[in-house]
Amino acid sequence: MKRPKKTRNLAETRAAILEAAFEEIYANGFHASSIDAILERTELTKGALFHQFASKLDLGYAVVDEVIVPMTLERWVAPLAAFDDPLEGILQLVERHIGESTQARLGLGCPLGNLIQEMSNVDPEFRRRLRRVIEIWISGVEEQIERGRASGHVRRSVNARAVAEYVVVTIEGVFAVAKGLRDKSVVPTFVSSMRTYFAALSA
Amino acid sequence: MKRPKKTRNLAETRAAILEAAFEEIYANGFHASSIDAILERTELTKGALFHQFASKLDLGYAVVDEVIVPMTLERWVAPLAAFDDPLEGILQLVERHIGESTQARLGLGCPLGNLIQEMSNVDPEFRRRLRRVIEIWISGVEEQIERGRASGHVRRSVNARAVAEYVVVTIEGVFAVAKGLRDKSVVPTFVSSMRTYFAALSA
DNA sequence: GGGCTTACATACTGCTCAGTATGTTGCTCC
DNA sequence: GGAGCAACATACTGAGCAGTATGTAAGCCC
Repeated sequence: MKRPKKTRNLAETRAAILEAAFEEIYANGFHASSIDAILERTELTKGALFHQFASKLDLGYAVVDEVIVPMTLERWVAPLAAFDDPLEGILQLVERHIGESTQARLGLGCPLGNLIQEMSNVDPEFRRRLRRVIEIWISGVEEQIERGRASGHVRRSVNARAVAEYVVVTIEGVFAVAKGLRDKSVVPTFVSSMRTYFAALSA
Repeated sequence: MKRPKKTRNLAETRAAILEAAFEEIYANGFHASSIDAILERTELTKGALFHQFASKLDLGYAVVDEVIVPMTLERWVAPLAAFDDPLEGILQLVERHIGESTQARLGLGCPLGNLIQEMSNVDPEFRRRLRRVIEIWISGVEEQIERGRASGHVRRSVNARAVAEYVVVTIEGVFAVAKGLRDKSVVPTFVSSMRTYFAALSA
């Protein structure tokens, strides 16, 4: 019999549940993640979870908004600001976040991509929020490429939005295929092909 | 009370179940596809299904081997033989199978990609078979690009295997993103970017 | 044409899991 | 310091679903 928490803290509890839910969902998908399994990753029980989240779906929405959005920005957008040439930055991020990832983690795929595949057609609200994440990601990359155009690293003739879309598309693709093949060997050749494409965009 | 079939035919029954299972799984994913829902698409019952397939997983394996493999070859590999320039063929297939697809169908994503996302980490045997499909697809594209090299449409310096991997990766990516955005508008810009990349490979 | 096997149909079981009803304890505020 | 509410804990319920046990009819063989 689990003893009630000595110290109560709504925000901390919420964060703990979100963290556990993200890990569980990332590993197993939304449907296969039972509430009980999520709670086993914490020191909490159903009372705590349903006190904060109206339903399992509601928890899922919160994972998208409060975990996946900031994670996406932190991993794939914010670091680009440090590069003079954003295209070079994108290549390095792919190498860092995919190429240097462990086989095990790579086998889990992309947290965003996984949820899109699983939930996009199941629940319209889920789709809305996932769509929003992609938009945020694409827009973030677009801004950086626009900056590269301004600074002269990227050709004036390129359409920043189109390139940003292509970048996100291909990153999701390499996540998906690497997950299916369970083999990182596609990553270096992928980076090399991406470099070929970027060369055609560089000033 | 459903009457037993007047005429029995093991092969036809198997084909009917596989067809129904594919459609259901394509639309809802493997886990969300209940046996009952699959059977509702047919005139059959559980007796017929479990007579042919030992388990739901076994049915899933058969869908991969007997539906998805031939479909992938028929849609993405075989038509390339009709093009003098395989790279041009690939672009046209993307336009045909994705660009000209209905919003509804596009929202369903790629049958192969969907299963990879959902099942790759759940069941090793599923992963083995899905991995095999990707390999078949990549090899098929590789062969065609190799042909393009021989016929002088593709630069001698290109690595056919690497390009084939990149092509499959990006096609899976555009399926995934289009599914998430539920918007075909990414397809034309994607094709355009792909054309830019291919231009760097053409002799 | 009768018997036997196989291709099905049907009713049932047991489990998993989201959600709920209800209980209990820490915290705050006066 | 105790009343009241919020933050949890726990036991239970009902639905959905894979799989099974068993029944029944069609088709082949002799």
